[in-house]
Amino acid sequence: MPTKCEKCPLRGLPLFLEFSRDELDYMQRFKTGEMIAEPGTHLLSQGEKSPQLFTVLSGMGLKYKMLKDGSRQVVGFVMPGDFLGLQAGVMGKMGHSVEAVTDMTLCVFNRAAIWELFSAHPERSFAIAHLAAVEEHFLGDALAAVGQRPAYEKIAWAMARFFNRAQGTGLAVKNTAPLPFTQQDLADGLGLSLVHTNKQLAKLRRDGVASWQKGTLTVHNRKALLDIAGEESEVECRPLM
Amino acid sequence: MPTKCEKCPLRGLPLFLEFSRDELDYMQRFKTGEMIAEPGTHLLSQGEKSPQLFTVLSGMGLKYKMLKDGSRQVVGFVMPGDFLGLQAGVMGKMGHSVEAVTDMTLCVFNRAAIWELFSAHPERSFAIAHLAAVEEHFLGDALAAVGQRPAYEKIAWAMARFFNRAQGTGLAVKNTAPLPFTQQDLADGLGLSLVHTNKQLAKLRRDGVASWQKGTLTVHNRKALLDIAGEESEVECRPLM
DNA sequence: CGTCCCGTTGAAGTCTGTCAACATCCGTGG
DNA sequence: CCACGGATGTTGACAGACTTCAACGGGACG
Repeated sequence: MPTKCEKCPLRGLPLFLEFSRDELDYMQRFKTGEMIAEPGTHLLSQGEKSPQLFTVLSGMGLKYKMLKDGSRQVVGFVMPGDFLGLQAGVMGKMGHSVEAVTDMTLCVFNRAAIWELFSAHPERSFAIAHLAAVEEHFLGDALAAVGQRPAYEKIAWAMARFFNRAQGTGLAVKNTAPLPFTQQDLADGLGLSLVHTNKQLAKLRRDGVASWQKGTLTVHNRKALLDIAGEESEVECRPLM
Repeated sequence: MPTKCEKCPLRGLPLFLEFSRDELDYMQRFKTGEMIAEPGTHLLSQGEKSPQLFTVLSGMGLKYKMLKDGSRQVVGFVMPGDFLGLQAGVMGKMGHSVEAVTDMTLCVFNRAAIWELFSAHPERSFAIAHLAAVEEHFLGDALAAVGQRPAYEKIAWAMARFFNRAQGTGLAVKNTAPLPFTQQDLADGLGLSLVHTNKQLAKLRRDGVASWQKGTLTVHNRKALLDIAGEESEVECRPLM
C-alpha cells in the first residue's frame, strides 16, 4: 500500500522546503506508484534512458560511472529525499548508474509526465531546477575535495557530509549514523585505493575523530572532523519531489 | 548596441537545440541588456547571490572554487553558449566564482525575472532544467577523470573536451582551436601540480598527439587523443538561453 | 632596463598505489 | 556438523606517480 504524499515521513523534516497544499496535491497525482528494491538492484543505467523517475523514501544507494578501463567512479551516495533520474528525464540519457545498497523504497514517477509537470506547475518545475542546482553544487564540492585534498582530509570530508545529511534525514542517533557502504565504495568515490582508504580510516579512528565499523559511523569529535574536512555544518534546505 | 536574439550568432549552430519563434520572442523580452567584460573581471562570486544571470555570447572564462587552505579547484571552463548563475538564480547562492579570461560579451538577464519565466514559459523552464542536467553530467565526467585517471590521460581528456566544444561553438579552425588559459588553470582543474602538468603536456607534444602553445591548441592525431582520453566524439545538443 | 607572469626543466622527497598475506564473517553444500 | 569459497576488512613492505623545491628563459609592460 503506497505512502500518501500527505503522510510522507520526509516532508516534515527541516532539511526539506515546505510544500504548499497545492503542491502536495499535485505531487500525489504525479506519483504513479511505489517500488521496493533489494540490495544490488539496478535502478538506473548509465547511457540509457529510463521510463521512470524516483524519489527515495528510505534506504541508501550508490551513483557511479564505469570507465572504459573498468575502473569505477562513485559520483554520489544516495539517501532519502534524493530525486533520481533527472538526466534521463530531461536529456534522455543517464550519465551514471544508480544501484541500491540496502533495501529501498522509492516513489515512482512517470517520465512522460515530467513535461506535463513543467506545463502545469511552475512551482514544481522550479523545485526540479533547484534540485539540479543542489546536485551541481555538491559535485563541485566533491571535485574540489577529490582534486585538491590529501587522503586523510578527503575521508574526513566524506564523513562530515554523510553525517550531516544523515542528521537532516533523521537517521542519526546522537553521534552515530548508519553507513551501509563498503570501504571500496568510499575509495571509488574519493579517487583512492582501497588499501590507502583503510589506513586513513584507521588513522581517523586512532586520532579519536570518527570511526566507521559494521555499517555504523560514529563521530567522536565533531569539531575536529569539520576542521579536518574544511566544512561548515550548515543545513542547506532543498526541495523534495 | 545589443545583439538581437534573432541575430544571435550562436543560435544557428548545430550544437544548440532549435528555438521556436515563440521562444525567440520570449528570450528577447527576458534579456535585459548586454555586458562587456575584460580579462580578470569577476562575473559571479562564490557564496554570494547575484542580481544577474548571463549567457556567454563570446569569449572565455573560468569557474572555480577557493578552498580554505588557499588552493583552487577549477570546476569548469566557460565557453560561448554557457549559461551562468543558475545556482544563484534558484538557490540564492553561487557554489563557485566565475571570472573572465579573455574579453567577453554576455547577455544579461534579471534574476528576479527567472521566477516569471518559470510561470510563463514551460519550454524555457525545461531548457533551464536541461542545462542544469548537462552541467551535472559534465561534472560527473570531470570527477571521474580527476578521480580515476593518471595525469597523462587527464590532460588528454581535457584537451579532447576543449576541442570538441570549440568545434561545436564554431571556434575551431581545421585542427586548431583557441585556448586562452594558463597551464596553472588546467592544473587546478585536473588536480595536478603545475610542474607535472607541464611535463605531461610536453609528452603529449612529443608523442605527436596534441600541442598547446601561445593560446592555441592543435590536435595532431585526433584518434590517438580520443583514445588516450577515453572519449567518444559525439555532439550532445544543449539548449541555449 | 627591471619586474612580473608564464613556461620549461632537473633533482629530491613523499604521498599513494600495488602486491601480498591474513583475519573475520557468512552463506552454501558436502 | 564442518569444509569451503567469496566478500570485506586489516596490515606490512615496496614501488612509483606525482609534488615540491629550485633555477632559468622569454615575452609583455611600465
